[in-house]
Amino acid sequence: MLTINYLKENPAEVIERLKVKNFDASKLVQQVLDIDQERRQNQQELDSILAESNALSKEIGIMFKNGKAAEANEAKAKTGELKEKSRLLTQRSNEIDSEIWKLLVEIPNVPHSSVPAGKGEKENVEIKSAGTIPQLHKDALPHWDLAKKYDIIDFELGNKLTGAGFPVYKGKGAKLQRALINFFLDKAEEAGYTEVQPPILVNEYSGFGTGQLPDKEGQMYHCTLDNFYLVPTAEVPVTNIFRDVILNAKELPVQYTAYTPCFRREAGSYGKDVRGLNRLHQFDKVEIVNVAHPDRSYEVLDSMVAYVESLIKALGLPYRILKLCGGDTSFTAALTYDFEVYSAAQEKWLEVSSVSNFESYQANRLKLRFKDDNEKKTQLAHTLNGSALALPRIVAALLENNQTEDGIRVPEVLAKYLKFELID
RNA sequence: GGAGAAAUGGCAGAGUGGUCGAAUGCGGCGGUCUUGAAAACCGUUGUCCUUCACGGGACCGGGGGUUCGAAUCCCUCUUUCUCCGCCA
Repeated sequence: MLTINYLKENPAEVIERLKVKNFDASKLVQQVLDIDQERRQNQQELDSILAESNALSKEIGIMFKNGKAAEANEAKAKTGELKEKSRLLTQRSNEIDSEIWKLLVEIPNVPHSSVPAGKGEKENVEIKSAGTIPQLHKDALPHWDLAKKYDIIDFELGNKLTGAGFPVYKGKGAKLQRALINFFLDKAEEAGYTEVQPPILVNEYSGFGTGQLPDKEGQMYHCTLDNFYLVPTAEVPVTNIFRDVILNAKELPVQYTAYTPCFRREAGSYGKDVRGLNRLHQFDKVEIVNVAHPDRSYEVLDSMVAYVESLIKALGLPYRILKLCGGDTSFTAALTYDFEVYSAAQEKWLEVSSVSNFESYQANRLKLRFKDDNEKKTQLAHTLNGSALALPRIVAALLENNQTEDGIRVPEVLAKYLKFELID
C-alpha cells in the first residue's frame, strides 16, 4: 500500500496518475487525509494523558517508598479519570487505525510516469519483437494433439485424478519439465540469484504482504482447516522472506530465485483460451525476486527484462516484449513488462513472463526496509519480481514450433539436461 | 496427539510489581595509541508514532486482563526445547 506520508505530500499527483489505471482515487485520498488529521490529534491527546498518568504513577511509587501511604492513596484517587480518558482515546485510536488501513488497501499502486494510459491488452505497447516464426509443415498440430500423439502429457488422466487444469506429464514430457526447471535455475544462479526452496503453503500474513489478500482471495486455493493458502506464485513466499526485515544498504540488491509449483483457481476464466497448456490450475514456474534500493530499482527492472529475454532467446522462441498500459498493470505494480512467445500451431501469442517493479508498495505492507550505515532513518526498499520462466506455455510453444515430421526437436541448451534430442 | 519447560536488544544472558528501553559480556560503529594491524582503553550502538524543535508516547513472542504502576502477576494464542506416542 501507499504510505500516508506519500499521500499527504502528493495527493494531487496520486489522483492524477491513478487515472492512468482508470482508478478514481480522489474520494479515498481525501478520506485518508481527513482521518489522518484526526489520528494525529487523537494521538497527541492520548500521549499527553499517558505522560500525566505515568508521572503520577511514578510519584505514587516514591510516596509508598517513603512511607507516605496516606498521600499515595489520595493520589491514586486522581488516576481514575485519567484511566477512563486514556481508555477512550486508545479505543478511538484503534478504530482510526483500522479505518485508515481499510482505505489504504483499496488504493492501487501509482503507475510509473512512463506507463501509457489504456483500458486493456490492446493498448499495451510493444517495445520489442524478435525471433523468427517457424513455417510449420502442413500437418502441424497444436500442442494438445502433439501431447497425445507422443504420449507426453495426459490431460484426461489429470482430470481423473484431480480435475481440469491439472495435467499429468509423462515420460519425455516429465523429463522436459525437469530439464527446463534445472535450466532456468542454473541460469538464474549464473546471473547472481540465490536459489531458495520455500514452502508452497503460506499463511494469511504472507498473502497480505505481497498483495494477494485481501482483494484477490478467490484466486488462491485455501486450506480452511489450517488457514493456509497454496501459493499462486513463488513471489509470495520468497518476497515474504523479507517481511519485517531491515536490511543493510550494502546488501542491496538482494536476488533470490525459486522454483515452485503454482496454484491458481482461475475462477471465471473458462472458454477459448484454456485449451491444453494455455491456462492451468497447477503449473511450474521459476521466479526471480529482487529487493533493490529505491534509486536503482528501475535499473534492476531493466536487468531483469534483459535476463528473461536471454532465456527465451536461448530456447529459440519468437517473442515480443510489451509494456503494459495502465489498465492492464496490476493493482500492486508500478510498471510491468510482459513477455509473450509465439505458439505457431495455435497461431497465438502466449504470455510466459511478467516482470514488475512494485516500488515500495509491497515493502510498505511487508515492513521491508533498509538502512545506510551513516543514516539514522530506515527507508522502504523496492521489490521486484518476474517469471523466469513459467513452464506450460513455454512447453506449448516448444512443442508446436519445433515439431517436424520425425518428432519434436528439443532446444540445444537443454542437451545437458536431457538424454534425448527428439520427442518421438 | 499427551506431559513438562521456555520465549528479553544483532547474539549470549541478567532482571519476579515501582526512576527498566532494560545490567553484563560478545559483536558492530567511532576514537585514542600504532608505520600498519592486533591488544588495551574511551565513547557509541533497537524499532515505531508525534513535534519546526525541546520534548512526549508505544514496544521485553502475539493478543487480552489485574494494578495508581507490569519485562515481572493472571488468561489465551503462537513458537521452541525435553520426554512419551505416532510417522516419511
